[in-house]
Amino acid sequence: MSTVWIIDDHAAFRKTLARILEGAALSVETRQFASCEDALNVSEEETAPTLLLLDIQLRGMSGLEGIPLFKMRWPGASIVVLTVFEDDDKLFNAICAGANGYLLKTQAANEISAAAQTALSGGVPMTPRIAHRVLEMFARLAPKKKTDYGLSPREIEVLECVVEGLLKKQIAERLQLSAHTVDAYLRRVYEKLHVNSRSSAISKALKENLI
Amino acid sequence: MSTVWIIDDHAAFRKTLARILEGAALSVETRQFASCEDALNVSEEETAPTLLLLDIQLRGMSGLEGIPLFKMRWPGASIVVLTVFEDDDKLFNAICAGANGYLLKTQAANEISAAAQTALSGGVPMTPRIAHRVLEMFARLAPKKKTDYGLSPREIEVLECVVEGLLKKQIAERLQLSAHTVDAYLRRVYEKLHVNSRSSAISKALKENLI
DNA sequence: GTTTTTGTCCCGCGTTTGCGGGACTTCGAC
DNA sequence: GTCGAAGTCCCGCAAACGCGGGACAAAAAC
Repeated sequence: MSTVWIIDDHAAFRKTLARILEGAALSVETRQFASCEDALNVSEEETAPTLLLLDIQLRGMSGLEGIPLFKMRWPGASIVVLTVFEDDDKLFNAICAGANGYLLKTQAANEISAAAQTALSGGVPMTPRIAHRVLEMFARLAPKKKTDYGLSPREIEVLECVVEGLLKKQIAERLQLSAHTVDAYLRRVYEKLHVNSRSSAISKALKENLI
Repeated sequence: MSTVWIIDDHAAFRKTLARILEGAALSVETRQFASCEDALNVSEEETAPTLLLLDIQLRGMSGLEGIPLFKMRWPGASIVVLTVFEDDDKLFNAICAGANGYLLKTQAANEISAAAQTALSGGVPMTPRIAHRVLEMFARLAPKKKTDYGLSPREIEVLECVVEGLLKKQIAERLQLSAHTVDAYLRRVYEKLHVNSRSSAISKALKENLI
């Protein structure tokens, strides 16, 4: 027996969805809420939800803000986000917050119902477009293709120290060198990175994660 | 008409999969290769693949290494990775390299065939488990819960300039301020970030992406 | 209606930096 | 067997920096 909670401020939408869900599956019980606050206010004795269908455009607490709270209160529940807007930022935040699926409200109610079934059986409902977006974001997020500036090992060591915010003296101490030597390395690092200040070097090093 | 290339060093597996694919769909043509090198060696005149089913455990160039090359040569092709191992690292790298799907060879051949259809119709075939993994990784990778150091908007502007590697004078010029003012802001930024040098401030700003 | 925060500006001191030089070894490459 | 790159060390100077002070107005918070 699964308990599906529908959290959406549009009453008609909730009702339609609930009817279809209960009609489609044998053992699904639905509950409807107009806001995150309402859903979070149920008493401790109530049966925990198996799946939350959560709109993100809500009065009061947004669905996005609600996700962590739901996760905390019912760790076992799947959370599928419903939205009319297909924008990258919301998608991104929803996933980071721990959503298990992301659907568009523009889909037909029976498609949404089918997606809910998917979620209940352990799947991750997403439209193909959205799945593509996620993969793209992922690929964009993690491309650690570091440009090679031909830094020598020692130069990299010095650069690491610089990134930590150490002074020349401190670097010299840590690497057991004279401050003059550190200075010499630093100059060559700057030359190789095509910068002329510590600040720019640090930015470059961190942005292109050379360290 | 879709052209599906199967790149796998296990001949029997290729054959089975090809038979099932051609049997299942009306307009699918398959080609088989035992290695990335073979597939990349086809002449320019040949019809481009629509979908690549790519094993990652291969002799010579691994599937993972091959992905960017295939992407470059046939940008329109979807690439679905096939593997026996379900390890996070491979999955991660495959997606970062631009794979459009990730399947396990332990699945039945007709399941793989169905997944191929999904890919051909623009979907992103993944087993539920793997989809879950991806979402988890995503959530873990991007926790941009930025600590709030209570920087004022102006202080952030100055910090941004610093991160770009500008000198006090240059910052003053860009923000239409006096160098003294910039100095004052910087000091407060240092104080709020609990650092005492430009370098440390930049590191902190970039690592905790406050900018 | 006073206090706090934010934004703006100024002085001066001592330290650190960036960079112009130069010099000596070691080690692998041509 | 010389040549160059990498690693080590040194001098000195001008510029930039961090920081100690302090000042004043406007806006937001109390």
